Amino acid sequence: MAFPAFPARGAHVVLRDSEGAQKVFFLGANCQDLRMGKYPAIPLDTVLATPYGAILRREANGKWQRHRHSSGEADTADAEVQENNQHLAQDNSAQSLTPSDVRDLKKTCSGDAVVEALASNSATFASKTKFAKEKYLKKKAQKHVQQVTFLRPSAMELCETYYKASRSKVCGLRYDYLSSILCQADVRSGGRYLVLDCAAGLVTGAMAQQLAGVGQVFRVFKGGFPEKGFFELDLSEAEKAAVRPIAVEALSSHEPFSTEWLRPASNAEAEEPVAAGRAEARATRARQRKADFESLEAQPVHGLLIVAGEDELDLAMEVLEVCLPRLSPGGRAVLFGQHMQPMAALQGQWRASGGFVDVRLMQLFTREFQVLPARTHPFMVSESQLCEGFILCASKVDNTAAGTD
Amino acid sequence: MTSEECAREGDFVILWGSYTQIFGVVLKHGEITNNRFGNFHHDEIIGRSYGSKVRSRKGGLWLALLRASPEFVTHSLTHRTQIVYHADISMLRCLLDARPGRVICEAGTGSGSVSASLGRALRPGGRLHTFEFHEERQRQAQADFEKYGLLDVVTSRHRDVCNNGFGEDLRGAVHGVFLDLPAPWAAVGHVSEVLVPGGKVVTFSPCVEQVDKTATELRRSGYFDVRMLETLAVNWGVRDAEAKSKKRRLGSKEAEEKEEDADAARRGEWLSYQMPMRSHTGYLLVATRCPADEP
RNA sequence: GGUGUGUAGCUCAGAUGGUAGAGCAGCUGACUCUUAAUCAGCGGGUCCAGGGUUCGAGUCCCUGCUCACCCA
Repeated sequence: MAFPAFPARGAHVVLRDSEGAQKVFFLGANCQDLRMGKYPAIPLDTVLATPYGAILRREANGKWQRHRHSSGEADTADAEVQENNQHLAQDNSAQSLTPSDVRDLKKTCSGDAVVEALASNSATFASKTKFAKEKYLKKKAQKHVQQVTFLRPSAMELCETYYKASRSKVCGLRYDYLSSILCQADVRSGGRYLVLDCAAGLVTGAMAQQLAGVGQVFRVFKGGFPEKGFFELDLSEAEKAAVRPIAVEALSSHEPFSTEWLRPASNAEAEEPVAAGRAEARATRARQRKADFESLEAQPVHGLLIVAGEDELDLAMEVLEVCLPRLSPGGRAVLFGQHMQPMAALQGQWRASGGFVDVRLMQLFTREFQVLPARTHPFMVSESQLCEGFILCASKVDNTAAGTD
Repeated sequence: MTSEECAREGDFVILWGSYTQIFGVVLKHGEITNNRFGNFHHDEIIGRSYGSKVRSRKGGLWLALLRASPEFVTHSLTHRTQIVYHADISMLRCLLDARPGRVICEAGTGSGSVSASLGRALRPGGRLHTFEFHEERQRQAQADFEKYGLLDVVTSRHRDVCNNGFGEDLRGAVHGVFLDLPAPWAAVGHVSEVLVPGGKVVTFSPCVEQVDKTATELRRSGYFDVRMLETLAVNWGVRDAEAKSKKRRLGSKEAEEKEEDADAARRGEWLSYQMPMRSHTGYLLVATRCPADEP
């Protein structure tokens, strides 16, 4: 399967800077060069010649050049530390370079050289412990070395990128939750699903990847829907084609074909050729919508996924109401939300109704660790969200007399 | 696995009774599944649609007839080893970017909890090569994969990957590797033989020391973005606030009326409580293979 | 032949995610209706026995005993 080594024209690439910030870039026809934060622009031809996984570093000559990943050899030496920092002065007097010295150095030297200069002009560096030296160099490098790492636009990288940049745009959906939702809903190739995706289109896109063009994802929407994640995953045409939008109004109406979204295009206005072309496009679109809607209504779906943020609670409830009847018995219902109470109420109602089994309300407690010899521990983040959000999932069962024989 | 609406003879299906009572059975005319919910004749299950409640012949208890999703497989399988559960499985599927078309290696197979999930995620077009160094366990796992109907995507082999690698035929042809081994660091060299540049390796270990050692080995062997993660599932139960409390003390009619008023005020309310949880499973370590033009 | 069950001195523990929770009995106290009743409180737990295994995390397995159920 496609596992390109290099980013290509028309594709996306995720860049991560030395401080860990991430940004997604589209290498479209109009794309000239990439601007990452306050770094100087990276020329497009350099980008296209850099494989995924590689590092580009801005060198003293002002050019962006490949830089090898450090082998970590320094970390592998005997981890015993005898010395300590008992006698280090803690009065801000250790560094002899002034801020303007550092600024000047940065103009003419590589980031590495700046870090080296800072270390050698530090009165305390030489007497620091081995671990403290490593940490010092790492921190200075984060600040002064200008480098970007090339990452593939996978569902995980995109989710982390969006989550770091603006959590609310993906309604607080972390990658572990995203993955868990897909697993809980048993999203698989060949399945048919209904989804409300308020998380930048990432859930829909990730579902399309799992379907690989076989099966259907009906994307329920009201008004419009975000497609960022859907596009930035670089899906194939076949993968994209499995996703069909469905207006919620068509699902909630007793006369769906009279709703705005499904109303057949009127062919009254075909005066000029331009308008005629537009009318034709409109008619095609109307036919497609009708076909999609009929395809959905032909048989119930295997899974219903609702990912909604705090502002979309009403929409989530509306979608749930119109979509649950379209979920096949034996199918999975999975909801993600940021508040516990509405989810707990649903959980209680579902359990009491007899129409569901395996009703579970779940959170994921996930944390990342620093992993270094003799220094492995959870990252200390003062404002972390170790288990933000709730997943409610269940299997629908037939509670009628026919279903219970 | 089955995608039709009705269970047919030969299907591997789930009979769901509760969170801890999940039975995976291959339906066969004339057979009976016995458990604490009663005696379930397959003749009466075959032909029923998924999502039905099937009743035992006597006693009136029911089980829900469900499709064998990987999550249910995990909860229904026979433990020959300790197994990996949903939170870690979904996480590692994400870390490995497991999806149709991808080729992934797993060692060891263990009880097949991860294999069943990965296998399903790679279909169609992909393949899971899973290796187990314990001969009897490999044989049983193979039989399970046949039972689950996964043989079109899962190749199971008896092999010690730490000593003998993943095999010549997989050289440079694998997009991701999952290691669930006591000494994952010992397999890193062989992983490098099969993993494409940019491919990911994920290990699962219960101890920090194992992770430390493996991380060091990975960094030394041309891997970057070495990350260590821990994920735990926190489950919540719910109770009707209106339901009568067992601990109530009814001293007088007055007190009773008071309690009833309190009940009325809580009508329609739900109280959440935390369910017992696994406090530790293991640490996941993930790393990415450096580009081809780096050592 | 197959399946399930087994924890307090005794007996149990939820019709679908409530097995460190109880009831009885016992003990202490209050009270009055005193061969005792009622009320309040207290003490009491490590899971049938043995074996084997999982990664350095069991929702693990086997054998025996017990009782219950299903099949013939």
